Amino acid sequence: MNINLYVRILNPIFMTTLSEENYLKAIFHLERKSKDGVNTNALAEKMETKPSSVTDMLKKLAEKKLVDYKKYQGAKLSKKGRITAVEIIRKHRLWEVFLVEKLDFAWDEVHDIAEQLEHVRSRKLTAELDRFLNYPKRDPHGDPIPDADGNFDLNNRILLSELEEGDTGTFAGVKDSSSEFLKYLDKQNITLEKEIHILEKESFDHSIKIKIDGKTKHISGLAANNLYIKIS
Amino acid sequence: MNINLYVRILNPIFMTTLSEENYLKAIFHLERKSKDGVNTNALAEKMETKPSSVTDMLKKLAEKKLVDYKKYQGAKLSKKGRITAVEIIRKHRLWEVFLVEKLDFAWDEVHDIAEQLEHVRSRKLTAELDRFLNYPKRDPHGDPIPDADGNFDLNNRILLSELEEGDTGTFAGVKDSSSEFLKYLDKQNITLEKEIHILEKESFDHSIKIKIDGKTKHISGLAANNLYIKIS
DNA sequence: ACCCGAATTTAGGCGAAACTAAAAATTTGT
DNA sequence: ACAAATTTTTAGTTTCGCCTAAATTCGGGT
Repeated sequence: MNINLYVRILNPIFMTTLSEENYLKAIFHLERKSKDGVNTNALAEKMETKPSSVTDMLKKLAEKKLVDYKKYQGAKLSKKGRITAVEIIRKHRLWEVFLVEKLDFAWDEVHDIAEQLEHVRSRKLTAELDRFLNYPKRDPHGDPIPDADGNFDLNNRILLSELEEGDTGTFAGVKDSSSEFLKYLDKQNITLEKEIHILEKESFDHSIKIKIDGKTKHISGLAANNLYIKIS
Repeated sequence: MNINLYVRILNPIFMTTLSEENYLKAIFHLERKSKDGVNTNALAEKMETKPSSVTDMLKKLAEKKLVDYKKYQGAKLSKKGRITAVEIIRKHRLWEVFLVEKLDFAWDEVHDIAEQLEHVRSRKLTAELDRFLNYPKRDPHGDPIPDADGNFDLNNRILLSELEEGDTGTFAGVKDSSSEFLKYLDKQNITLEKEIHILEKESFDHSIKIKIDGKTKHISGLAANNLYIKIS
C-alpha cells in the first residue's frame, strides 16, 4: 500500500495513519503496566522498531494531540488518543469474536487477522458487526470488549498465581495470548468459564495443583501467572 | 502503520503493497475495455493520480513481474499479476456479500468498506468467509465472484440498451455501481432477478419502455446503458 | 516527410516512517 | 557527588509513492 495515498484519501476528516494507530494501541497496553509515562525503549520493543523511530513518532503524535509527551519523560495518551486507542481495541476484539464464532477459527489463529481488520474505518461497520455478534462482552481470550462509548467491563479478574489454597473460580482469560500458550491450554482442556479449585500451592516453584473437570492438574508457576480467574 | 514496517512484516513470503494491489485491480478492470495495453493516462485517471506517478508504479510492477510493460506501449497484467488482481476482486466481492447479507448494509453503501477489507491478507479468512456465505456466485451488484482458483462465472449478460423490442430477461447487474445510480434503481424498485420485457425502443433518445412487475416504466438511454440483463 | 499536439517519461523533490551512528540527558552505583 | 552506564534524542539516510516541470516520443494531418 501506499501510505500517502491512504492518508490522502482517508485523512480529510481527521485521520490517523495505520502506524499511528498501532503506536496508540501499544501505548495503551503499556500504560497499565508503567504507572507514569510509557518509556521509549519499551515502546520500541513492543513495536519491534528502534528507539529513535519511536521518538520521531511520539513527536508526531504529540503534535496531533494524541499523546502528552515531553522529552525524556515518556508518553501518555491524551483523552483524544485514548478514545482512538479504545476504538481500535474494540474493533480488534469484535473481529476476533467474529472469526471464532462465525468463521470457526481457533482462538490461537485470530490475532494476526484481527490486527489487520482493526484498522478498517467505518463506524457503521463496527456498530453492525457488534449487533450481528449480539453485543459480546468478551473476546475469545476473555478480554473485555469496549462498547460504542468506549466503556469496558470492569476487569474483575485475578491471576491464578495470586489465589490462595481453597479458593474457587472460573477460568476467565489469559494474560499472554501467544499461540503456544493457547495451544497448551487446549491440550490441557482448559477452556473459558470452566470451574477451577485451588488445591495446593507449591512455594518452591510457584506451581499450583488445581481441580478442573473433577480431575487434578498441575499448573506451572509460569502458566499460573498467565491465567485469569474470576472468583465466584 | 508504517508502510515499511508493513512491508517488512508481510513481505518475506511474496508480497504486494496496498498501492500495488490497487493498481493491479485498476489495470484488470481497464484491460477489458482497451484491447491492448492499458494506457498511462487512463490508469492515472482511474487511480486519481498523475501520469508520472503511474509510470513510476508501472516500472515497479514490471520489475516484480506483475505486469508486462514497455515504454510508451501501455501495460498488461502478467499471469502472476492477473492472479493477484483476481484474488483481490474475489475478496472485495465476498466482503460486499457479507456486508449486505449479514450486516444489512444497502447495496450502495458497501463499496468503500469492501475496498478496505479486500486487502486483508489471509487465505484461510477468504476461504472461511466464502464458506460462511455459502459460496456466492454474484456480489450484490450482480458481478461474478471468482472462486478460489480464480475462475469466474461466464459473463452471460448483455446491456439493456443492446436488447431488441420484444426481448425478455431478468435484471442481472449494473455496469456503473455509483451510489446515485443504485439509489435510483431502488426508487424505481428495480432489484436483481426481476423479470423485464422490452416493449419499445425510442431511437431518438435511446430511451426504452419496459414492463416490470406488471407495470410499464421508461428507462433513459443512459440508465439502459448501465443495466445488465440476463436473457431468459 | 515533417510538424504539431497529445501522451508519456525523466528529473528532481517532498512527506512518512523506518534506519544507523553519534550526541545529549538522565539515572545509577559507589 | 560524580563518573559510568543507560536511556533518549538528534542528525543524516533510505524507500515508497506521490508531485511538478521539463524533456521525449508517438501519431495524425497536410
